[in-house]
Amino acid sequence: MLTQRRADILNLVVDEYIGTAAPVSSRALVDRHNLDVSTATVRNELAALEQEGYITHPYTSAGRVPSNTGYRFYVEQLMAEDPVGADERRTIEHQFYQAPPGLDEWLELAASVLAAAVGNVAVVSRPQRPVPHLRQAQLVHLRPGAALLVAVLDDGSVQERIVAAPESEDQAELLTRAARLNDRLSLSDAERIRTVAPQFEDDDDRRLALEIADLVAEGANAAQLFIEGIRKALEQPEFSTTDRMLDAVEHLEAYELRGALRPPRSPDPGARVLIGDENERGWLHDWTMVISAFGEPGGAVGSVAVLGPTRMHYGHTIPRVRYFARLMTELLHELDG
Amino acid sequence: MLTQRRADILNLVVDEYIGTAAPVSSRALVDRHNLDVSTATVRNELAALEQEGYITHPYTSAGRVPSNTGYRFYVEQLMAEDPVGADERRTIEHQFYQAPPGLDEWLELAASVLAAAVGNVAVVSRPQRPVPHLRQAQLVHLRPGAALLVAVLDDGSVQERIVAAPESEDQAELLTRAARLNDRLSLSDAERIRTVAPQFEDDDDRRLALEIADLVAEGANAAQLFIEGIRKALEQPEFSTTDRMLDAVEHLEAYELRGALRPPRSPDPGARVLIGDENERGWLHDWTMVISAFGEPGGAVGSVAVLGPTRMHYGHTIPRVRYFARLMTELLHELDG
DNA sequence: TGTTAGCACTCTCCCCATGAGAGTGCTAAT
DNA sequence: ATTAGCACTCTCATGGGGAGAGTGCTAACA
Repeated sequence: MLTQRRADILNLVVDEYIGTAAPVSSRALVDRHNLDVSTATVRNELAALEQEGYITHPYTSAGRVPSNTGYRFYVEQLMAEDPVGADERRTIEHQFYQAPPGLDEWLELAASVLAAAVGNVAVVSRPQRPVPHLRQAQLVHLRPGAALLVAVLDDGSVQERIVAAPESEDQAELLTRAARLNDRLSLSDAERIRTVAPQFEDDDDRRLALEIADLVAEGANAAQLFIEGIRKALEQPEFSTTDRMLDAVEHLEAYELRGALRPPRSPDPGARVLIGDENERGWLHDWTMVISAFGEPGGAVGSVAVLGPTRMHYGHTIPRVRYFARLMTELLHELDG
Repeated sequence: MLTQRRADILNLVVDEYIGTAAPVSSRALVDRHNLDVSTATVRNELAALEQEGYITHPYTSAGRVPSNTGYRFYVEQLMAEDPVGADERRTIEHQFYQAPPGLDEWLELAASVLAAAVGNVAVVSRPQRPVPHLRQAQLVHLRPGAALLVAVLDDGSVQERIVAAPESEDQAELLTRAARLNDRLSLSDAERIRTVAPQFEDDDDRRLALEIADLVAEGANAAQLFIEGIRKALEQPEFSTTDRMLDAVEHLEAYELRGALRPPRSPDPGARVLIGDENERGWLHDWTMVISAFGEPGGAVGSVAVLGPTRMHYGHTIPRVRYFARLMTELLHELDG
């Protein structure tokens, strides 16, 4: 366990490093926070903290830099949170009530406002149910023999696909067919649809039911992501060389992020913080991810996350991620009436 | 007008510069293309070409670099095209028949294969009609008083929105209502819908018709874009400093590119080449855009484009953009039966 | 025993001089 | 018109200092 003074000093080191991105010296600590001990004493404490693994040295005579262990301790024990003030809240919420209402619009706005608030990459995922069910299917006549199959799922997402349809049927007949399918399949998940489909008498109904099952299953995989703030994040000194920047650009794409976000089962009152290699993905080892979930427990659930270098304004970021998750839950509620 | 020899030399300068990204010296030209004149003669010709504005000098004693005028002349008169060979064609087309069929899948695949083929950013837009018409609308019951309105347009795109619905109506009643709306509105464009809506007797029908008109109008604006190859493009020496890279990253987003692509009226057998400031957008002044359109004349039309530094393998890129546009036209045809 | 002053030592980083090399432009000869 | 020759220019890589920042250690001190 750390002595009080050591903890205090660690706190200052992390704060200072987060602010300046430069290794922190004993002098800087004493001067800028008018400690009533000498730099030599601070140096002794720093050596001890290094011994215990909370900070490191880039080289012999540079200042100290927090290690991942240091950040972890900081986040759990030391950090002073910078809560979202009433004014800030008002400004943000105002933007949502100004914006055209609609889930996608709000999700995108959330990503963009959050990114601006924390100066890092913000990612918001469209809420999904772990196992989506069909709400309604529709067949739109395209030409003889082909139709557009549109499936609306119970998390509000819409999936579509062009399918073969009986040559002879016109739109009216397709409507009847769709009605018949809806009667039997509505509110089922993909698995159930696949089970009941073989029992249908009509060949085409059977085939279409399986297509519908595919669409429902697809709905479970590809959560739409809204990603904002890449530019701002890349301006940070961590990405000052082109190869680091290239690496970042390569990974900050929906395809990669979807894997890193992995949908939580239920909304989360807090925010998880994954520092450096606490994250499984290799490319995130220099990153920190702050992530929280929103939505109805047992209903559709989405994620709000911030990605940035491990040197991140934790005290600022964490409350904001939490706040946005809560805000999105409320907005979702509002959409659901 | 350029003498033959000058044109030849300009051709070599551009080829060389495209290949090496380094200013081209008289020596390099003579040695690597065994010209039967001396470097001094070449230097005289280079001076003349510079005089006429086709090439420049970064500084007194560096080699020559093509100007935008030089590139333009090269593209129009000099460039040797590197046609898409039968093998390459086969390999590419194979990938499309391997992939799960579907417009979006194919568009994405096209962007990604094209990007790989030219080593630059490829952008493919989802085809749209200049003025989309409603094919069919659907109302999906969400809860008393609210429904999801889904509109399928005649370019195959699907737009959705949550709307207010009469409190008392269940799904069956909404179906009747949707059928009634479809009877009257199907195959109309947004403007026509807005004209006929006020004549409806039923209040809710009137309101919903206007919502449908909105959806149809939205369909005309936001063409979905598939963007690939950013990472590869950024590896080029043009982006070797972080600020250039940042600028590029900032602009290579769907929002910005949509503006730059501006949908063409009809498909285009060739490919337009916009070099540097031939493009209106300021941020594209160091870029070249090769763009072609695909789809049915009078039908839905999309774009295939490649974006890269003005120093681009024109002879390689242009035929490939043309080829992909043609290929997408064919695939679209296939989807349409 | 904890704290502090003092100092040697280490490592980085910036600056600058330097020289090689690449390439041009010009002149005079062919 | 072409070419050889050469002076001149500009870049770029290299390496040597030197300043500066900061530590670690030792010895003195409260």
